[in-house]
Amino acid sequence: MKLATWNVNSLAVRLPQLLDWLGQHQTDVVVLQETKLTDDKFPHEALKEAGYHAQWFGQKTYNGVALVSREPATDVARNIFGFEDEQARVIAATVNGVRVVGAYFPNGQAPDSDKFVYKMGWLTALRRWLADEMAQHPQLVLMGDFNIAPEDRDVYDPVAWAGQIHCTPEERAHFQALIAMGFVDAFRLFEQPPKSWSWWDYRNLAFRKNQGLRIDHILVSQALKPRVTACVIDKLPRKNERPSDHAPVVITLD
DNA sequence: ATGGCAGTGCTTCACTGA
Repeated sequence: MKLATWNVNSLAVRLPQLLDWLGQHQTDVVVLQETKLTDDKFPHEALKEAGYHAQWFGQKTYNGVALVSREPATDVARNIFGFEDEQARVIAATVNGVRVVGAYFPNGQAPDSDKFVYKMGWLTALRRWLADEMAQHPQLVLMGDFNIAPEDRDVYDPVAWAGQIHCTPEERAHFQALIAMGFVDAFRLFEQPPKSWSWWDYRNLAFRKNQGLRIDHILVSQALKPRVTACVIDKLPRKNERPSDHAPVVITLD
């Protein structure tokens, strides 16, 4: 079983690339972030023609998430239970017996901003909710755009980024708190090329110079960990014409 | 220190992203 997460930065623009990518791989589940579509505009027909079911949760202009799967998804949940949120950031469902949580974590903008305060509150609420989800569904995978670079080795220039958004001690503490509750960073279960990133700035020829961050992650529960056989970042879509600034991260389960 | 690139939606520039 293959699952993936991809921040597409507008599904309206990236739909052809998504369909191409789904056609090239045997991906069973893909969670999308930054669809930037209201629910009435979600391209479920095109995905259906490609052989995929979809669940979606969007809004105008910003955010928006979706869960695309070969097999039907059940017990669909939107956003964090018990956390009032105007922003569409989370979609969860059960597929083939695996509880899948797809999330677009808040960016945070700057450590001294209101958006950072929102990010901290969102992260606390997420963890509280995930503890319940994990108790109910031991086979749980949390994947998405975390907007957190967990360690200095996940940053192309850790000195320049020290204390900056995605790299603050507060954000990294939240990531470690997820690890402390039993989640495992699937990417680090395997030997990986140094300077592995999932996002590269559109500016400054960052992709060509491989200047990026690893901020898109796949975390698996303890019960799921023995089933993980691979986890990779697929850089190829970042080489497309008009690419997303993020690359997909893919996990393979037995 | 700044902006650089991209997407959206109307304010055809401002906002957000990371």
